[in-house]
Amino acid sequence: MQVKPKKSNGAKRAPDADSADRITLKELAGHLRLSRTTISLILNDVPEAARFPDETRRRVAETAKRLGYRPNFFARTLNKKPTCLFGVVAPDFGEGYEAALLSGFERRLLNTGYTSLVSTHLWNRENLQRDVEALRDRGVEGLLLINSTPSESPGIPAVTICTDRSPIWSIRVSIDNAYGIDKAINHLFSLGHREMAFIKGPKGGGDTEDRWNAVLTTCKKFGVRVDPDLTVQLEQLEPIGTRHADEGRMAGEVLLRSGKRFTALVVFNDISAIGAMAAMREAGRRVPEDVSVVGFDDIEFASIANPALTTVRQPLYEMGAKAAELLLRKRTDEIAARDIQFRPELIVRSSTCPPSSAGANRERRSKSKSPR
Amino acid sequence: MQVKPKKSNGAKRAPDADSADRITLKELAGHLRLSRTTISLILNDVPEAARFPDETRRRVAETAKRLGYRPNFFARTLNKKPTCLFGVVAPDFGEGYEAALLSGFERRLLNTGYTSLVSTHLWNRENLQRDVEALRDRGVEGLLLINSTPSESPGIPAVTICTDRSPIWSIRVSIDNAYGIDKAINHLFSLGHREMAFIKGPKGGGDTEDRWNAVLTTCKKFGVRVDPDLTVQLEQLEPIGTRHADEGRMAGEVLLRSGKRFTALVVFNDISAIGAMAAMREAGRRVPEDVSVVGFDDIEFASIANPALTTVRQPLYEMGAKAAELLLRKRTDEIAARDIQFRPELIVRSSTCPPSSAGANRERRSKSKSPR
DNA sequence: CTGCGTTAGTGAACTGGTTTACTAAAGTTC
DNA sequence: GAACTTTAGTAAACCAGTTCACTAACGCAG
Repeated sequence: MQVKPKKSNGAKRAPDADSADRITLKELAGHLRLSRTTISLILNDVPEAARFPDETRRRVAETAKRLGYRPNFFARTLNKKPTCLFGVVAPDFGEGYEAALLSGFERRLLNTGYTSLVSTHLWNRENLQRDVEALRDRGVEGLLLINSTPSESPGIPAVTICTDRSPIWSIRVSIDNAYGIDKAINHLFSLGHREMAFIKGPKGGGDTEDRWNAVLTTCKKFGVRVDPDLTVQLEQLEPIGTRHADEGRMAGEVLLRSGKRFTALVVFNDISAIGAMAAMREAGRRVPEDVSVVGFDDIEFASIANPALTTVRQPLYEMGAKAAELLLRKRTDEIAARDIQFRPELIVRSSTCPPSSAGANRERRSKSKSPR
Repeated sequence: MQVKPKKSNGAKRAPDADSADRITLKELAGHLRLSRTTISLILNDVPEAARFPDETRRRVAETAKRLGYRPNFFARTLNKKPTCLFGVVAPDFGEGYEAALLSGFERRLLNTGYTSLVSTHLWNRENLQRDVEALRDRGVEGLLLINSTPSESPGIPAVTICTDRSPIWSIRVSIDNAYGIDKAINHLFSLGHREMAFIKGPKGGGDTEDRWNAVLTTCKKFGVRVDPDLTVQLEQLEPIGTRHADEGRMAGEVLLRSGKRFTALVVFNDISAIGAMAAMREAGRRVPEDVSVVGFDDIEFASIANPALTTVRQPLYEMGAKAAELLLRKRTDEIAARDIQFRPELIVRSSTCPPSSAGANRERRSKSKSPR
C-alpha cells in the first residue's frame, strides 16, 4: 500500500528546501520545460547547438545565469572532460626556492582557468609515490615535480625542475649548473682566491650531483685544489626540511673545525650560504675580508643579507612560469624539447673580495657596487 | 550456473587493449564473476559486508590488488563521498610566511589521506572570489584562507589566518598581536628608547589594523610618542607580492629622509624589518648601535640575518598545523571556539640594544647613497 | 498527395561507481 | 515437512552530467 516514494524528484523536493546545494541540470530543465540534452548542448556551446533558434539559446543562457546554475564538476569529469587541474609535488616549502617556483607557476596559470593541487612529501619516497598517485586519481592533467622524481612514469605530462637527470617521460626545466659554477669560481679565482672550501648539496637533492660535478670540472680547469677536508655535504636536520639555514651554519662550523685555511667558500645554495656566513661571523671570521662566500639561487634574501650575498642567479619565478607554460601547451601541441635550460647569471654583491693576505681589501669594500 | 555472456564482460573486451586506462569495477567484476555490488561493499569495508564469507572477501581484496584496481575518484565523489581535499587560498607565496603556514598545514595532513588544493589570487578581489568558487566546485571540504577574506560565506568550513576580523562563518587562527607588540615595545622602552619610528603593514593586509592599533595602545601606555613623520606604511611593489624586502627597504629610506631622529624602529614584519635594516646600513646607520630594529613573525631568516633580528615570534608552522587540525575535526565535531589565539613570544637577538646618544647623532649618509 | 529536407527538439544509453531493496538456496526448528 | 532464519549474493535505481540516435512537425517541390 505504501507508495514507493520516488523520493528525489527535483521538482517535488521543495525546490528551495535544499537551496544550499546548487541547482542541477534536471531542475533547470524543469524550469525551462526543456530536456537536459538541449540545455547541455546549448550551455556547452557545441557546434550542434546551432540548430536551436537564437531565442531558445538566449532563454537558456539567461535562466541558467539567473538561477546560478553551475554544472557539477564530478559528473562532468566522469565523461572524460578536462579537470583544469595541474599537480605540484615538492618535498616541502622551504625558505623561498619552492615558493618562488610556485609563485611563477601560479601566476602563469592565473586567468587560464587552471588551478593547482599541491602536495608535499617531506623527503619520503613512499609519500612521494602516494602523492603522485593521489594527484592522478584526482584527475590532474599534468604534474610539476620539484626536486621529486618518482621511480616510474606518472603516465601524464610532467615537468621536472631541480633533478639530476631528466626521466624520459618528462620535460625538464633546468639551469645550466656548469655555466653558473664556472662563473662563480672564475669570479673567486680572478679575485685571487686559491684556497677554497665547498659546501655540497644534500645527498639525493635535485641539483646536487650536477652542480658538484661542475665544481670538480671547473676547479680542475682553474687548477684549484678540491680538498676533501674542505668539502662538507649538507645534512637534513629534524624536523626535516624546516631548518635549511641551520644546515648551512652547521656545515660552516664543520669547515672551521677542520682547522684548514681557506679564503673562499662556495656553497650549494643561498640559504645555506647565509647560514654559513653566520657561522663564519660567530667564529670571528669576517665576510668577505677573511672569507669570501658565494651562493647559488639568488633567493630574495640574498640581496638583503649582510653582507649582501654574491650568488648565481636562477630565474626561479620565470622557471615556474615556464613549467606552467609547458604543461598548458602539452595538452595540445607536441613539444619537441626534452630539456629547457635557463642560463644563470652571476650577481656580484658584497660577500666576495680579494683574499686578505695582502691586507689591502678594506677600501675595495667601501666602494663596492652593491647592486640589487 | 548460467554463464551469460554479457557483451561488455571485462574478459572479452581485450583486457590489455586499453591497459593505459585503469581497470574499472565492472571489469573487475568480470574477472571475479561477482557483481559490482558485492565488490563495492567488500572493498569499502562497510558493515554490511560482514555477510560475505571470509574466503570471498579475501579473494576480492587479493584480486583487486593484483589487478591494481583503484576506484574512479569522480564516480565515487558523485555519490556524495568525501573528496579528501582542502583548499588553501593565499594572495601569493612570499618570503616564508605563507610557506611556513603551508608547511605546517601539509605536515599535519600527511597520512590523513587529505591533500590540498592551493590557489593564489595575487591581491585581486575578483580572483579571490573566483578561486573560492573554483575550489568549492572541485569539492574541497574545507578552506584555509590566508590573508584572504571573501565577501561572503564560502558555504563550507573555513579557517582564516591573518585577518583583521573573524567572519562569523569561519574559525580564526590568530596571534595575540596586542601581547606581542606590548612585549616588543616594552623591550625597547626598557632599553631606554623613547624616540621610535614605525613601519606599518600594507593597506588591506591581514594583521595590519590589529597590530597597528596595538602599537597605538601600547605607546600610549608607555608614554611613547607616535610621530606621523616617523610612521610609514608599506606599499606593494610590482610585480605584486614578490619584493617584500624591498618594500621594507623603501619604507626605511622614507623614514631616513624625514630627517627626524629615532633610535628604534618597530616594523610590521620580519621581511620588511630586514629590508629596513639594509636601508639603515646603506645610509650609514649601524644596527643596533644607532637604530634598534624589532620585527614580527620570526621567519627563518630572522635568526641568520646580520645582525640577527630581535622579533616577535609567531608559531607559523604550528598555526598551519592547527588550521589543518581544525578542518579535520570540523568534519565530525562541532567546534565551539570561533577564535584560536596563539601567544607570540619575544625573541631577543642582536638588532636591539640601548640607544647611544652619541651614535644617533652620527652624521648620516657618510657613505654611498646605495645606487639602485 | 507523396516524398524529402529542415527545424527543434527528445529518449535513452553512457561515464563508474554506491546503495537500497530484494531473492535463491541452504540450514534450523518444531 | 512446513515455517522460519540465515547466508551469500544480485538487480536496479541513483549521483549529475554528456552524447548518440532518433523523431514530430512543418514547409515545399513535384
